[in-house]
Amino acid sequence: MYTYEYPRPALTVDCVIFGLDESDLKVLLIERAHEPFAGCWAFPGGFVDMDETTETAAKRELWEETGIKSMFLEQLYTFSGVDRDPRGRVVSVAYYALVQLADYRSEVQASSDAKKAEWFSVNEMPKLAFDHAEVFEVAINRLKSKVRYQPIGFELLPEKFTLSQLQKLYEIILNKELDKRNFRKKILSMDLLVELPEWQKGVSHRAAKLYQFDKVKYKALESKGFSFEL
Amino acid sequence: MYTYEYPRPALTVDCVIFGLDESDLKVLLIERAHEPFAGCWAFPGGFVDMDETTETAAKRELWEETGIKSMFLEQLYTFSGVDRDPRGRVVSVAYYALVQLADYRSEVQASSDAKKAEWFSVNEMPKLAFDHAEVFEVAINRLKSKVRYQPIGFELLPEKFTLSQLQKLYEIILNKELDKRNFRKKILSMDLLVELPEWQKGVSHRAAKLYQFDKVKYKALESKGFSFEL
DNA sequence: TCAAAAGTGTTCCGAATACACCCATGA
DNA sequence: TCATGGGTGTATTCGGAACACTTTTGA
Repeated sequence: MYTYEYPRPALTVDCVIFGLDESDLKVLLIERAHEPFAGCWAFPGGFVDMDETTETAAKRELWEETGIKSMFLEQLYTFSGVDRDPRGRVVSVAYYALVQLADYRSEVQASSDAKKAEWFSVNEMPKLAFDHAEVFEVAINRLKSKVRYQPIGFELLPEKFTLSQLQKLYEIILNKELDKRNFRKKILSMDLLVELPEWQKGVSHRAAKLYQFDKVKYKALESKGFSFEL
Repeated sequence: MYTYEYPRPALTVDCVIFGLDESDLKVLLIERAHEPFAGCWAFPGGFVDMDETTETAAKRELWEETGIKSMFLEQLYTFSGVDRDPRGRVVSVAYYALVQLADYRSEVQASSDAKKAEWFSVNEMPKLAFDHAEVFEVAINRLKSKVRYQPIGFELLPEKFTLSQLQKLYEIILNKELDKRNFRKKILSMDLLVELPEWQKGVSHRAAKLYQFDKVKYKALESKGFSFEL
């Protein structure tokens, strides 16, 4: 037991994990095994230990609950509504993560305890536990705005990708069609993509060239005042 | 005394309060009266009560420590470094606020206990307590980027202002000179400023026309997809 | 009458947009 | 040979940037 002079809220983290499908932006949800909200879907998360930062806690929870190890992870917002958890005062620091769906699609189901993990399209979300509907709103808005002025979209794609995949990514996230020629002109003019001597395989049409995002070059340009914008 | 089955970090809020001078962006600091960091400067802040959100706590602390009542207030980031407070594990939710300096300039000194409050230019910051130097970095960067694509600059000006004041504001925050004619063209073309039938007073040169920001119109345009950008 | 800031238009350049056809591949 | 997506260039439009002089006011 731990005793304090003044009452303290419990501190948790929650993670909104985004992944990209051929045609959909998805998030990973956990079906809650216990009350409160048993049977409801929620974002993976849990309590913050005394010897870890909230970021470390978020990474740990992600690993424990979904088997996902390394990914783009960024603090989203801290939710502190007094009644957000029926068990008592719980303040939650929310994070959002971007992963390459293909890497985790099958693996995710297999992890830890009896809880079920499942990817849901952001357009077909089930009813969420706690204040997670609000968390989701903040997360999806953050992603939509951030993807336009920071090259984080690449985190959702495999390391080697085609320009069409990249364009599709933006079309899905921004929910808006883009012109193929203009898109290519723009993205290539930034000089952040490395053209690989490799081609797409196993498609029944002309194979597309593969590209890679040059993170090092981006960091260099960024520190010189360059700003990514799409 | 309050006891829990598992240990819990203490939860605090800290506030970075920005105000605008004739020629400088300033922040309000409190001189710490007690250890740790006695005599050091720090952002105003304090513990979160069990019946208040972190936002409510931030507003309360602001009121208690500085006499500032209503202002623009937005969550900044949550700092959870394990050793950020030598007294033990303390997680802090930081907020930043924008106020009209003129309203508080004299008043601020007068408030609450023995601690001294003082406005510092963001270019001449003293050594800060805890991890507040890091908090400050995040705050100033947030302000600089947010001021460009959201009309929050107005929160730093009196309700009625001249276009030159507004331009000066952007020049100070963005740290970059702007062209007078282009600035006016741009800002007026957004149709968010109301031209008042009033003029600047007590200046020894041609008096400037006064304008007011039309928040209602902005909200309307924003929901129609308009985005402020400077 | 001087100093100090207010106010005002036009030209130029670069970036964003709109737009349509041929190419390569596997089935 | 057909269906499918890959890959490419130009003309037009719009917004951003550069730029200098006259006006008003109080000291």
